[in-house]
Amino acid sequence: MIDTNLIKENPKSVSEKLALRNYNFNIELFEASETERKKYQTETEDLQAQRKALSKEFGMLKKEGKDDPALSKKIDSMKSDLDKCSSKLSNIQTTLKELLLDIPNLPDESVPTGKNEESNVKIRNFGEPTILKGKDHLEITSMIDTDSANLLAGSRFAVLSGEIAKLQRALITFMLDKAEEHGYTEHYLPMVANTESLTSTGQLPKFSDDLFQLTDDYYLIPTAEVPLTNLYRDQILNINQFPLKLTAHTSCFRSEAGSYGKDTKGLIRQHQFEKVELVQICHPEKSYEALESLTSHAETILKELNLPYQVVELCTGDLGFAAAKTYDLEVWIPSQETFREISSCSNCTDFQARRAKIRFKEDGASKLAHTLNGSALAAGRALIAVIENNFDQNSTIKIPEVLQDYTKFTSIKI
RNA sequence: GGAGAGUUGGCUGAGUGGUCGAAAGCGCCUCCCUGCUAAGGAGGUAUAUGGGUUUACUGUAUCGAGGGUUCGAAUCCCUCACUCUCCGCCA
Repeated sequence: MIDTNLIKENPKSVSEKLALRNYNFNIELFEASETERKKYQTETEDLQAQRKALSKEFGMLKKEGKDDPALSKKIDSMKSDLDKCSSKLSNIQTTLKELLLDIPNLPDESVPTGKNEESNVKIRNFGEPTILKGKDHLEITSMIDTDSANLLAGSRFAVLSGEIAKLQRALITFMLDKAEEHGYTEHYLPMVANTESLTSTGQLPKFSDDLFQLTDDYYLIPTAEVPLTNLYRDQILNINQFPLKLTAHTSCFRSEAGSYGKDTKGLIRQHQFEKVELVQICHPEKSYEALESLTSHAETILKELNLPYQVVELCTGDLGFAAAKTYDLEVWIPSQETFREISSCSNCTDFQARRAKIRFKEDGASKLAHTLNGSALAAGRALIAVIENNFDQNSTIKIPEVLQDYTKFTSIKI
């Protein structure tokens, strides 16, 4: 949620910023609702104050064994006024809340403007793609089996076996160890989240179609960002704890509604995939610094795996709902001869913190913290990248050195 | 799955219809005293949101959540969630 004071103080600038990310903000509707809200809230509170006073009076008289019919009458009419007023108030509050929950975060000043991903800006790159027109991971190994997964569950799932399954496990463990080196505390988390958690991080109510829902209040998590950030929901944190640095490996579940026909082959786009996530919760003045460091933490992993990648800054039109600024890491996929997203590192500023009520105390006042998150990395895509970039186009996948301690083998013979 | 007990401020915990945003203790902050330390004394210390000369001050809401009874609910009733104990089952 964005700060309503910003809207009140400078609605024009807010709506312009939102327009940059293709969000059409209805100022008139907001302002009308807000005026209504204020009117009914003041009125309701006045009536509540009246009720308090009259009830007290009534009680005093009763104690003395007296009755005052005029007073009773007054109370009756006050009550019906109050009922009307407060139900109007709660209606308008609901409308306002819906309005506010629908608005994405404001892009940071530094974010390049643009309508869509074509305006994203390449910041830097690492390594040189050595393999062009390489075989794709399904052609390389039968230890990635989508047919069996289709039998078990359906499309967009995979069964990994043997050395490939081990390689993925090695990748995950390696990533977690790297995160720990960078000061992140490892967590094991529920992979189910409730409505409140998902609302706090911004997946709900707007993007319910992207989630797998189990029952009314249970959803499979689309990313560990949800449980990690929600660990501190409704809390006032000690400023000395900052920055909080958290990591976890979880399975992630996405319905991929609306991506029919996109990336249907292979592991690129799955309903279920493994990911190591980094989350930071920090002081508002430190969050952009933190974004740079978090991004570099994710990059370290690609570097050590010796995978060619590029860092891209998303333009305003391509930003995720909760993000004020985002860097995507894109890894070279030889079979597609293109860079594909393997990590997305975002500063969500106070957007999630406001929804989740993650606060800290400074100078006696309670303030909202800033939250950041980034993948380090998506293991399924990392697996593809390792396989395809290290395949000799004949019979052998070489295991990157840093993984060999984890895999206990140095190559995979096909 | 069965039976029972709970859920109150940063923590412990009192409060069974009004004077309760809530005793007391702990913790924390400020000050005083004591030449260090320990001990002692005085005061302060929830959150959200509104009004205001944006300072002082002040309205309202919040005692797990939602509904109900009542002039009035932390307190009574109903529903739900969660926690704990015992039994059963189980990786």
